[in-house]
Amino acid sequence: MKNLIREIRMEMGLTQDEISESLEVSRQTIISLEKGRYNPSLILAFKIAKLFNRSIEEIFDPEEME
Amino acid sequence: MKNLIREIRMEMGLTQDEISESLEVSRQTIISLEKGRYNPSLILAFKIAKLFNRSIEEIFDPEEME
DNA sequence: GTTGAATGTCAAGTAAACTTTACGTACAAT
DNA sequence: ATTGTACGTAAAGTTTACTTGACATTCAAC
Repeated sequence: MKNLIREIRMEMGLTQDEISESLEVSRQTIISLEKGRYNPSLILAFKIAKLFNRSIEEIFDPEEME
Repeated sequence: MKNLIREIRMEMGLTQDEISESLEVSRQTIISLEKGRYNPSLILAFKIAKLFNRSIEEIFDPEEME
């Protein structure tokens, strides 16, 4: 699923490793997420939104969903 | 994860079976969701938000997440 | 030129979301 | 009394999120 994780992360000057620790997931998960390779769980999305101080809707783009 | 799915569904006069079809998931998934038995995927959360015409944050409560 | 930090890939494994089927209960309508 | 609708449980299976570990690449710093 498309998202702005990479952009926001770099804006904040953080590395993949750093946010993987903050979010308590593996760095692989961050890489895959940034590449849009999968659909995170809602809890992970909430954690990311909190870390980035943005709403889920601002970060993730469900694209064509129907 | 806690949520208002049941409340909103009943407010809209829909059955579990009806929304499971709209959301393209099984009725079991709706039952488990309403019971807070798990964490949906972000896509499912987006679909629910769209069906209910509310934001994800209005429907789901991440509770204590840290 | 080599060291270290940051990013990436690949592959195998585990955990959990989600499905399917089968069955139980409650209740309203006939 | 039985039929249909709505809700629930349980158990086994499939799919996919997420982990772990090993290794490759780029680039800036020394």
